[in-house]
Amino acid sequence: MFSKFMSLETERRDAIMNAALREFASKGFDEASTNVIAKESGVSKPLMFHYVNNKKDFFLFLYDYCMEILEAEYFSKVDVDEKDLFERLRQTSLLKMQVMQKHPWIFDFIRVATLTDSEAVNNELIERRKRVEKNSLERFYNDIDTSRFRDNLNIEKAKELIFWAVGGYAEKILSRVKGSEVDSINFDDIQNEFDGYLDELRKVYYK
Amino acid sequence: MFSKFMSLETERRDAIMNAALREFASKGFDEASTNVIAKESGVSKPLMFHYVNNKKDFFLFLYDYCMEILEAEYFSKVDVDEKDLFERLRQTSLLKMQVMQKHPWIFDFIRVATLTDSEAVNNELIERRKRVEKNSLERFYNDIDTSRFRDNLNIEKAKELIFWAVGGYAEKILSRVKGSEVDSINFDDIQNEFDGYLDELRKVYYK
DNA sequence: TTAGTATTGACCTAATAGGTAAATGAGATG
DNA sequence: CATCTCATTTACCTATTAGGTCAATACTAA
Repeated sequence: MFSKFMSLETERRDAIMNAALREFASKGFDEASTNVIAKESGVSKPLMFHYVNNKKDFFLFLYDYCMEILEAEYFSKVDVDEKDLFERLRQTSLLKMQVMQKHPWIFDFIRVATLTDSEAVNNELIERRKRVEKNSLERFYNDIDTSRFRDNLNIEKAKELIFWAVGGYAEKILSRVKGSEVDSINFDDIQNEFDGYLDELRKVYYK
Repeated sequence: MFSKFMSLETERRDAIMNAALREFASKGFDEASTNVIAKESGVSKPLMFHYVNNKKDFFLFLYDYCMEILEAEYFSKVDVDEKDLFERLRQTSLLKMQVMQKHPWIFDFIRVATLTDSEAVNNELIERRKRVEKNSLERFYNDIDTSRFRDNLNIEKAKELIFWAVGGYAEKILSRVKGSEVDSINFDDIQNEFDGYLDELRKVYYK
């Protein structure tokens, strides 16, 4: 169905897809405008529709595309043999940053698509959502070695608090990064800074 | 300017204001629809405009109204003599919950208004924003007694991590609460649960 | 009955939505 | 050079929504 689109030259295809991911990710399906997508990708609207059929199909295509990338570049790369929580967090965060460097809107898009209640796409998303659940982040943090945690801690609560803390840092980074050019971001610095926070967490949660 | 509106019977005025706060809070100034506001408050659009003059003035009026409430029911009630971080967090969170029970959309509205970049209202918001900064949350957490923190911690990082963790819990509660009726929420349970998390934090961050 | 206010149905213009018909442009092939 | 094909755009379609108002109606108090 999207063969025409896929055989388009990479540069233009990426321009269209990125513009679309961004628009959908920031406004959701209903509020996203195909006019904006076309304009942002530097392509006329009729040409865009020549390739993508219609708004809904395009959205679903993007969903599948993102899931494929996430599977290939994120989920499948998590080292499930690493049992230390903080090492695992370090690893998944690093991985996530790498993916976001190449595909800045993937995570936002998937989140929006997962949470949307737009009637237009909800039915088509139901079955697909199950795949996400199966790959859900939670799943990656079940078989964690908690023996090094301080005694007398409520492990479940501790894990939640750690996730929230790490999530808070991630959001801080995102808001710092957003707006600035991708190239101007020093990911090594961020990783170092993040390691600093992980060290603090280790200090307090581990014996 | 809004004297007509303010002398309206309370019930109807509140209906209009709440509908507006909700619409603005969830969509921002530009995307919010006066049609929706009127419909949600059960009042015809011409009548609404009879009271509120126009969209922009209404928005700014709501901003001032929210800031007054926040000042009266939140900022001014923080006990700045409480120097223990976790007690302070407990207190501000409790306070916040109380305000949100009466005015569910205030915090969201102020946040959206503060972060908006809508040209239509940005100029008028510039001076007002300074007042927020003066009352900024950060300001409430500067004079905190950190002597009980574990040795060898980076205090600033620790404080950040604690805020993020608490913020994460707050978000979890919000998403649980949203959608359900205000009356059906047991705020005592939430407070107890929150205390549980605070205890865990105390255990790990305090000697 | 009337004066005055509360309230609304119907309407205005401008913008935007998703989407397309048909014309144009440009390369490749004969 | 002529033609065929595919990429691309101009101009347009209909439907909806935006913010906002006019003029008529309903209601209340005197």
